[in-house]
Amino acid sequence: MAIKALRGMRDLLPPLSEKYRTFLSRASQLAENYGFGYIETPIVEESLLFTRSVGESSDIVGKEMYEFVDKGGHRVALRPEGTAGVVRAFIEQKLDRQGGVHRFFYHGPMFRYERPQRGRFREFHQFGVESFGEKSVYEDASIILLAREIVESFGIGYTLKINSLGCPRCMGPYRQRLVEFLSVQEGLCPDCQRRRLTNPIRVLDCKEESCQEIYREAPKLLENLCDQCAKEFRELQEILDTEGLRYEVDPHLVRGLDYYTGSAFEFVSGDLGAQNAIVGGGRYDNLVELLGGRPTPAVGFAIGIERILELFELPPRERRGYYIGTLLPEGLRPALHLATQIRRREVGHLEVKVKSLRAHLKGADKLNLRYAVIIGEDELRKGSVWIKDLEKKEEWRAPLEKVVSEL
RNA sequence: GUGGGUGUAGCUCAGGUGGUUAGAGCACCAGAUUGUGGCUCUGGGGGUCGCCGGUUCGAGUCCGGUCAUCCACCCCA
Repeated sequence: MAIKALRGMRDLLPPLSEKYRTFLSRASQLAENYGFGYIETPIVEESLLFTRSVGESSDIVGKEMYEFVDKGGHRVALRPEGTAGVVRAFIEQKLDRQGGVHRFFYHGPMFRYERPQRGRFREFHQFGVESFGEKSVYEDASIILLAREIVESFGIGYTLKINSLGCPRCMGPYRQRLVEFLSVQEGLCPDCQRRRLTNPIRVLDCKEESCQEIYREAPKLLENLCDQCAKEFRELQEILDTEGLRYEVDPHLVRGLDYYTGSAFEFVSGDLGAQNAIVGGGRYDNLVELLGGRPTPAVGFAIGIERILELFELPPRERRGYYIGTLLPEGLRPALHLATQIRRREVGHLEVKVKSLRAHLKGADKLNLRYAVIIGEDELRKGSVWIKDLEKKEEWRAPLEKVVSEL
């Protein structure tokens, strides 16, 4: 039995790899326009980093981490998400003490040991941004606008959902009230009975009709925000309004990771099946402190690259480059020499099999190359080549040395 | 972790009720009067029928197991 890639892990090769790189370069460019600098952090980190930041209770840490003990006896894990590592680096580089605003973008593989399905893999890739040190809700808005810019630049349709998760001042008491409410309810579905203990906020998201019936009476987070949080959430909406960004306030939008506070948002697509989130993000003002840094407000998002790649097509590639071939064995040396020179500046496909002109043209056409440069008997004798523009259907002859100089 | 669907050529798939050398389309390679591409035509290469076991004179086809994959739940990017 041949060795295959592990379950939920895929190879990336053309033509998909081309799409992948196109996405990355455009997203990176936009992030740079917004003042973000590229950061790379290790794929493997101490397990503790993720259990602390993502949260013990989350599925990601509870059962989805690729975790092992390395040869030095350290408990390490493949990163299940990108934020924790960036925050760790931010603190380790003492940027929290330096003050000011620091903005980073990153991309790379993430790992979660889950059952694969459409849009969900064990190794997947994210493009993310993180902004540190800016408390203003205008930063939240800027980040949402950056995500919008990226998504729209590929012509992708989406729905933006936003919510506020409040701050410790309002979330703590709210959670308390919700737990009290839940503790006296009868007839919750098994899932909700479990969530009631592990992650009470999540019950509001339950798809069971009977549960939703019950939750109609439950205390609402948005009605329990403190004045500050309520004001900021209102302001965020006003900013999005002025920027012409349509959104839905979704009180059930609860980001899955424990570290979120304040505004939360998600871009979802209707064309992806069950895993429909393409961008997820929000504010996490407590995380830096939680991981041992100076208290620093922060906000960011992550884009699921595999998911977003499903939602757009690249325009067809235009014809370009040179095909170099020969009709007789003696032509191979000059053909190789010519190809080598062309390749310094342009795409040059050298066909090393001697074949008929017809076959060469077929090959050049199939490879979507613009010019066929052929060395036949006459050309070999005269030190020239025969060139055909496959697009304009024009053909001519040129001295060997002039081909390159006229590129 | 739970449920359902699917595993036959590189890809998409045909192969009633078991029965000779397992097929098609696409892709690939070669050719269609001598040095002219996309269309068309002809030919060619390529298959442990996922794997293991069972039933049977005989299994791609029936049964069991196993693995893989897809979709959904859960959760999330």
